[in-house]
Amino acid sequence: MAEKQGKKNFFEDVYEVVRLIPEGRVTSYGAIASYLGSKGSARMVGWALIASQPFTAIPAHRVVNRIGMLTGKQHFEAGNAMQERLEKEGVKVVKDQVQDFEKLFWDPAKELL
DNA sequence: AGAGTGACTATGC
DNA sequence: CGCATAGCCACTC
Repeated sequence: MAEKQGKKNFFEDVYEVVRLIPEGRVTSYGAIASYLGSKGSARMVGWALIASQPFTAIPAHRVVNRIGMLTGKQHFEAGNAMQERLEKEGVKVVKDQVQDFEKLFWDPAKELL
């Protein structure tokens, strides 16, 4: 990242939403992107989360892809840091996949309104 | 300004 | 949702 300011608006929006995710709940990149108005930029959401790494206040571990898989765990500190954090919040994770993903799913567009 | 890239998603088999 | 493809948007060089 160039941290050159001026246009990290999208990133900040992502942070804001991610920060609102309740404990023990998860959401998908697409849901966040959709909530922000850029449905197609689900990838950008993930990218923004990479930039969010330094910001520990951002629960990036609560954001997974549409099938509930911890695809971004490789970008986390340790290999299983993401999973452990989730389990600590009551989210069961097996083989990088969130269990009961459908129930734990948190859609900002509907829950947040 | 063009090309490369990515923590994705939808669609098809 | 197993694997492969294509489309997607914002960002970086």
